Amino acid sequence: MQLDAYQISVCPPMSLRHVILTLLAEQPASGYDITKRFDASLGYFWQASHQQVYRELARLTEAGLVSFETVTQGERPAKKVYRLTPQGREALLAWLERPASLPVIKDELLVKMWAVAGLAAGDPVPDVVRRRAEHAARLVEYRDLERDCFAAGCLAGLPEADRLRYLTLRRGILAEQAWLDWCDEALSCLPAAPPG
Amino acid sequence: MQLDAYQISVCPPMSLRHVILTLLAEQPASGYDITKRFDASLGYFWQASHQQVYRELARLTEAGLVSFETVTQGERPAKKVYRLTPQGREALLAWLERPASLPVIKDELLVKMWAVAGLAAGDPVPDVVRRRAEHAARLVEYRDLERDCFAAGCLAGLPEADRLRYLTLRRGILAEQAWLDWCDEALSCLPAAPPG
DNA sequence: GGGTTCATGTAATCGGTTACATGATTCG
DNA sequence: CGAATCATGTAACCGATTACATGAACCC
Repeated sequence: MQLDAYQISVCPPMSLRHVILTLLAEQPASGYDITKRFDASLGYFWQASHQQVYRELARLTEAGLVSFETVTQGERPAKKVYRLTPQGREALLAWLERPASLPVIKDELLVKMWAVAGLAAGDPVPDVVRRRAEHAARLVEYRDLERDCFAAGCLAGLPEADRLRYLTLRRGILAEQAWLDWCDEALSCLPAAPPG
Repeated sequence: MQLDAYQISVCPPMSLRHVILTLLAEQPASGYDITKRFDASLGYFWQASHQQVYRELARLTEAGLVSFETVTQGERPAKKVYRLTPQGREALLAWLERPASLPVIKDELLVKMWAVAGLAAGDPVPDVVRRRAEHAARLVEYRDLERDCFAAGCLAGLPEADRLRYLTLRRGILAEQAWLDWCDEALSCLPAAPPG
């Protein structure tokens, strides 16, 4: 399984492994727990399937960055609870030292608008309407979280850790708001339906 | 080469092939030209390496969605100029009918802020400063394009195709502005450097 | 002479998705 | 009785990145 290459690449570019280490730094968890957290909080800026999670946990274990103990829980199926090893913590700290790369943007909707321009056929409006609804729904969700978890506007009083997590939520809010603004701009200058 | 599966999947999820068809709908081009356009205009919302482009062009040719003629140009190396076939145009139109999927977000910077929160070590500020500079540079670039290519504020007078392309640029501007706003918010509430 | 541009690709590897597989428990 | 939740994985495939490879022309 080419452990050497894996260990070396605990540094370089890609980062599902670092995301998992990050989740384990917060608290020990099973593969199932981690997958669920990808569907919830962290899922707003990183996604991974359970298959990816289990595979990565196996590699991290082999590399000595995490360890697990099997916990039997009476009725429920047994689970493996993973936690950071000291080397895992070191690897995570080393990753923090390196500059974060810019997120890759791949947006089908914008490509489609280009395609409609090139073909002089097709109607982008339904897609924009759909996207507007999706972003509006997310914005509501984030604003609810903001209201329920953080007393708005009193950042200064929070511990560092909470301030950092709050900022990730703020990013979600600003991003969704920017999408809504764009959708409205687009809808206001696209006719209801061109010939096609 | 499992052409059947490929042909069927001209419909389903992923879309490098549709992006390339989109570029060819605008005008015929070589693999090299297409790669360059990924580095320029279209690159703001879709990226692909030259290796990906050449491989996809080979598959699209085999599937009959594009065709090429080899053009020798005296001094320079010969090139293959690709163009849409009627089936290619059909495939692109069919793709336009299907709803666009939401872009996947994977942002290392936000993961890092979560990691700093969990470890109580490390400093996110340098990364935020770096990101702010990158987004500011892009915003300048986009605003220059806006000034040079579109008379600001007179969307109504443009042909449909230009209005659509202008909207993709507007999206870039709104997105970069939102990032700048967030970076400023983050910097204003993070201390210069926590202990770590 | 050395770097950039034009122009094309192959090979190896890694990241991510889809489909398949199992098995118990709890809720409606 | 059927669906959802808890909990773990394997296998096949597709998408994307990195490294390697070639070769001519043009510019400094």
